[in-house]
Amino acid sequence: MFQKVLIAEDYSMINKGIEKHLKASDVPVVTVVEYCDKAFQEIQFALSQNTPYQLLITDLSFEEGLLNQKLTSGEELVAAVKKIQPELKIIVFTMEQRIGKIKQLVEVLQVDGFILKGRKDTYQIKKAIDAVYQNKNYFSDTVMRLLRSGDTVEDLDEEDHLILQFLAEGITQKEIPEQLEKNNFPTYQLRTIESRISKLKLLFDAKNIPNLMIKAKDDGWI
Amino acid sequence: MFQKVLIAEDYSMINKGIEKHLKASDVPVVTVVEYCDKAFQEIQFALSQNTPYQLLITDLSFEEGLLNQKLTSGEELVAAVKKIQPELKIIVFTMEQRIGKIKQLVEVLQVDGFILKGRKDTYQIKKAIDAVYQNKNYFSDTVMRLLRSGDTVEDLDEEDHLILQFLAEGITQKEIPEQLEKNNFPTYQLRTIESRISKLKLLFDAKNIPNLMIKAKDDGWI
DNA sequence: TGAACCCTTGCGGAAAACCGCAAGGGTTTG
DNA sequence: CAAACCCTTGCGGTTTTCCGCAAGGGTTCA
Repeated sequence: MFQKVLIAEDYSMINKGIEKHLKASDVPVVTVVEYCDKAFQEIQFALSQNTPYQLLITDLSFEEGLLNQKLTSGEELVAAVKKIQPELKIIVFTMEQRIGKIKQLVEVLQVDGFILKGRKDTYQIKKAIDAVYQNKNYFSDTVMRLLRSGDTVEDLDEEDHLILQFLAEGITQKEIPEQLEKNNFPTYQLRTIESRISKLKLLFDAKNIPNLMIKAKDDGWI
Repeated sequence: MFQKVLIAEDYSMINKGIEKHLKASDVPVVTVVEYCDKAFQEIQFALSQNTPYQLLITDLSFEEGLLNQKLTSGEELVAAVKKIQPELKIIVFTMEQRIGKIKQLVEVLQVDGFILKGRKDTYQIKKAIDAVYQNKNYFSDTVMRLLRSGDTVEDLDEEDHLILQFLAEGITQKEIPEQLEKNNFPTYQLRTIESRISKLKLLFDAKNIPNLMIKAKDDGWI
């Protein structure tokens, strides 16, 4: 079994549960951190001491706590960790039901396991740890279903993503070109923004912008 | 200390955590259920056997599992339970950050404790149980803040609520009068809908409808 | 009862969103 | 290389949203 595991999870009721579970599975070193930055530092430090972690179990969303956090979400943590220790096994354990994020994590960041918090999560986390220890992947049924069904909303580039967020903040289409420029993007004209929003509506199957906001938010883009 | 406690919580990692906590506090009877209906039945049964529960710790939102559930949310469970056993102590333990629901539960349904899942929840649940056992209330800081700050979004009547939902579905302002009529509401004119939406924007401090959608959804109205 | 208040509604005009058409430029692919 | 394709953009016009002003009706309260 794994010898050294790191848990990044800010809900103490949950991280206590996982911790207990791992200890019961005879994992000698289980560390719990409640912030992404701490998780990264911990992994980095262990690596520098030649006592690297073998498994990271992380949530996706963390509540804001300390100021000046560099990493604020599990996605960022995973991306950062992959750079310094690519072979580290990673299991995501979250309540996100957001198709976009799940797809990105599984396909781009190549996490080894992905389970959703729920009725059977204690059982599933056990299965996931066992599978990952044997160099296999483990994705819970719900995750598999979301991955398969989520073939629609795919190719949002950063501009699209920002446009959604600007709209969510109450910025009008007309103001979006300047806002994009402020964020170091090329200068787009209003008509282009209109076209992009049109496409976003098609992509999300939304009737108008208010409807688009709801659907994009449901899928975790906002 | 309490002798008999019921936990209604469908996330097994969390309910295991609370259960363990209560056992450690020498509560002899701790029952865990994962569905609202089961919680209600359990309370009803215990009452009929003259061995009533003394404390209910419940989540607000439950994932759908079994079909034909009568009660599907913690709010409904609390309301139903209050009717058959008004003196039962109730602590809500949830991740809802929705002002509307918190206010309703605290002020209308008069729950005894309310804490949000988070970094300090194991500590807070202990405090809450102790306080409630001494016939006091316990509301976590965040809840208190939400209660105080939530003095704005108050008087949404059913029309307002429906208008928000119609907009979220992509129905235009112009179509709303007929939609309201279909739902057995009085016939409003377009100008009235406009006025109401204007007020909603003021209430939620939203710049326009897309922005309103996001804020209303964040607060649980959509 | 009358002043104050709020909700509804109409009118009219400004602003924003929406969208078809088509041209120009860049990339892909056979 | 040329056809096919996609993205960007302008133009022009329609639809929808937004909002100030003001009138009418209902309720509350001193």
